[in-house]
Amino acid sequence: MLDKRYDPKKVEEGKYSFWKENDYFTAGKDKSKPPFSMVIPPPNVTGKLHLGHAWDTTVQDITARYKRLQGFDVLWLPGMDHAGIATQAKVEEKLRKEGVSRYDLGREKFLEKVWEWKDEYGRNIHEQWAKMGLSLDYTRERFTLDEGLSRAVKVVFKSLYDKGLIYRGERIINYDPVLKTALSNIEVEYKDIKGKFYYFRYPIVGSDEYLIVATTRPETMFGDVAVFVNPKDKRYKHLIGKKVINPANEEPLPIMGDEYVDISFGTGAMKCTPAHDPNDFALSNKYGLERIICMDNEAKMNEVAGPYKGMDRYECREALVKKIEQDGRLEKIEEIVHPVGHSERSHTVVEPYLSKQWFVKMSPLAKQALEKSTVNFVPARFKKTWVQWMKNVDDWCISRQLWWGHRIPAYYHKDTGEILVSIEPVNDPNYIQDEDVLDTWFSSALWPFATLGWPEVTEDYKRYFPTSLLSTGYDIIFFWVSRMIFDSLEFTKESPFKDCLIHGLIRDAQGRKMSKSLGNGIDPLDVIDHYGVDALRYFLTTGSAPGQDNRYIEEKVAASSNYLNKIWNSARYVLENLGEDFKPSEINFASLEPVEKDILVKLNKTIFKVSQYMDKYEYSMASSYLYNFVYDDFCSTYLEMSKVSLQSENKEYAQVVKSILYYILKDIIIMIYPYAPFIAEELYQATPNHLKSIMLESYPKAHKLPKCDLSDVTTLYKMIQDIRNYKVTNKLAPNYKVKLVIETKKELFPSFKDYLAKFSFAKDISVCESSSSKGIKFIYQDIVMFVEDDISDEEKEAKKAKDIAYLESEIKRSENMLNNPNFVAKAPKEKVELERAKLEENKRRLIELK
RNA sequence: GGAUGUUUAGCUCAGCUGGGAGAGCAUCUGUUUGACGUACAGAAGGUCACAGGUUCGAGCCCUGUAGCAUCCACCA
Repeated sequence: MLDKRYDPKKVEEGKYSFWKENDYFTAGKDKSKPPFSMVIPPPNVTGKLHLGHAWDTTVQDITARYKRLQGFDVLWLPGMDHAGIATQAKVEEKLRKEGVSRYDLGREKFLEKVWEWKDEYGRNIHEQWAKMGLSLDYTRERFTLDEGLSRAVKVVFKSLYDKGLIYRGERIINYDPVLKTALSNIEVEYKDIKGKFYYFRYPIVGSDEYLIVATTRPETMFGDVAVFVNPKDKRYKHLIGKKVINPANEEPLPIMGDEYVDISFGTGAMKCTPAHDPNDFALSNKYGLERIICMDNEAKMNEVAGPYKGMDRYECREALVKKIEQDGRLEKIEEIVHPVGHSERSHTVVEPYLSKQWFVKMSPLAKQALEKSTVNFVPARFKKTWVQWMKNVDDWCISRQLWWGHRIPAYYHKDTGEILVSIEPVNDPNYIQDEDVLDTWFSSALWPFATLGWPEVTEDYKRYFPTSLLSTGYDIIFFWVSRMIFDSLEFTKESPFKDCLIHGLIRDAQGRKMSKSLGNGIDPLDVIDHYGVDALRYFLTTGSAPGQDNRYIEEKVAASSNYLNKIWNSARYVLENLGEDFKPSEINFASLEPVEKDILVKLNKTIFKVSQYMDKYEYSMASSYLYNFVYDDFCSTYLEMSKVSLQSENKEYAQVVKSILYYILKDIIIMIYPYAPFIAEELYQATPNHLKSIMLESYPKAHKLPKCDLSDVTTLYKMIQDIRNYKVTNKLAPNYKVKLVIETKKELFPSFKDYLAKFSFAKDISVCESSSSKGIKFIYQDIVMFVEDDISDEEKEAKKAKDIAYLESEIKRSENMLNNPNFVAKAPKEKVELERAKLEENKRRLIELK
């Protein structure tokens, strides 16, 4: 027998290993089933999983578990990402605390340390997956640095290189001086920062005048090669061709004209620093200007900065401004707020920096992706986000000055510098391999096909690729989704997944992003500890609309837990009543009493709706239909009704009711199972006639049921509610014994009176065609009920007046609609008929009431 | 500057193809029924941001306005 209380800890214990040991997560065991495949977005091996992961993976697990019960051969492939920058940074930080740098260790030793880290954190992630109950096929687990993926990366690199889609070039890149590596454009976050706008006087050569030039980054002045003005600018037009003196180093700079300069911004005169600014770099290309780098790879000033050599960029800025001020060339300093690029990883200010890097040429790949992608985004609007980005994408900087990652398979000839790109290691001592590794996303972009064996055409690849669904948050559409799409189209000629389900981000109760600096992060394990994983899963995947963000609100997790407790207890009631040797019998729908028919019709409708939304991945909508059925139709209504029939004299019918309870309970358990697999398995195994695991069950199907008139059941429920309501508003005790007189010409179904008696606490119920009762009158379809009690006449009058007012307003509403010829002519016939029927009914009621 | 979302009960949010506004929590009454007090029975609470339009009919569709949020691009 089940415990009186639902105890998540007890319920969850041992279930995951039970499933795993029985191999229920392993795909491909029955190839007669249609395949359904997903790959997990591989989490970084850097650390713990947060609520965002919990959300994302629960969505996938719900899908996997639902599809299995629907008869699919489900593959959900797990794996992790080496996360180059993030992991290396963490390991370096750890070493720094021990007083060691990666250079002390050397490349090989350092990588050993990182692998140790990977093993440790990989174990953590496995534990968390198990806690979350994810039905992952561990026999197919992959890692972005494993042999197969490494080979795939090299094959892709070489192929793109051979096609001219990968090139090495000198460009302005975003440089992270803390992590000492280049970044791609999307790894830079722009934040509005308070800064200073320095206005300096540049003496004009051969004149006593100044040209005032403003900058936010004075330290880059050592890399200046010109000052630009707009040729249309009347103030400065005459100066083009002359020279000014750079106040930083007294070097003469030509004044040049270009329409790029915004006349209205700053002073209209702009310094040009090609090696430290992408726009200036473009100008230098146009005019063949020199590119002077004035910083080293830690953003310290180099020899170009003369006396400032060795200073940090900000130190230099301060010193230089002071010097220029002393020289009398500081015009003014303006406080401004301007966007400044920060490294997504180290959060330091990114330095635009000229250097030689590897790039993926994006336009041909983007064009192909836009033309050929068949990915169906859910919700559809995210396709626009993707298209927009894809249309404007820059070339992708893929080289990183790190050690942890896929080393670039390019080799340079010692003497000639000739580049050799090779999948196999080059043993010729004349060639030296590139020191850099590839951007992490370069390998994750291959995830859906490389994990299935590509470039080999394996059995798995044939069976499971393209994958059926990819689920992820909208924040990584650019980083990952778009790159999987263009790489997949380039290398497999197919889109990597049929559907791409995009969900929002999890936020704190105030709607803020969860972050370390705010300290508002919630550890999923803490939540699980309090409420159980099923409640967490239910909370995460319900109550929010597709693609919207979701706030973490503890009360909602508690509410989810209460709901599961409700299911638990309804199961307890049903199971207690079934008894020891219960065997479900076939249900003959036609022979059932109306109350039983009614609940089966409602169940059927619920199954239909729930499946319909499950199929669309709308787990929130699906759950709300189930919730309403469980609470209102099943627990609050039918369970209560069943108490009458189970205790009645009619033992034969009581058996039928038991079977019905059994079937409904089973369907509820199976429908809640994808959301809350632990409690579902526990309850399932407590039901009679069960299989070894709920994972072997099939999902309930909606049936075609014969049409039947259940209006008397509806009336019965309304009567009960009206009587209860009436007692409360008249301050009668809930168990106050009323006397009921029912007028009807219909024959009520046999147990009608029994049900009514039980729930109204009536001491007497009489049924007749007409009566002279003075009780309070309630009018239903074809039935009138009088409630007799000791209430004063005034109160009765008040109730009557209220009812009349309501009916009159309803009649007026209907009449307005029906008197509108347009409504009658244009609205659907059923709608008009319905309205007409309501009007007639209400008119009749009004007459009876008066 | 461009794009996307959002504005519904005190709070957090649902609301499917347009057909009498819903949930959870909070509030107020009252508890009795051999599943459940993590509960039950009830109640109260809404000009669906605003202004137009389409329609017989708009929370939902269209146009505009305002607030909030996010993303992209950016000015030295």
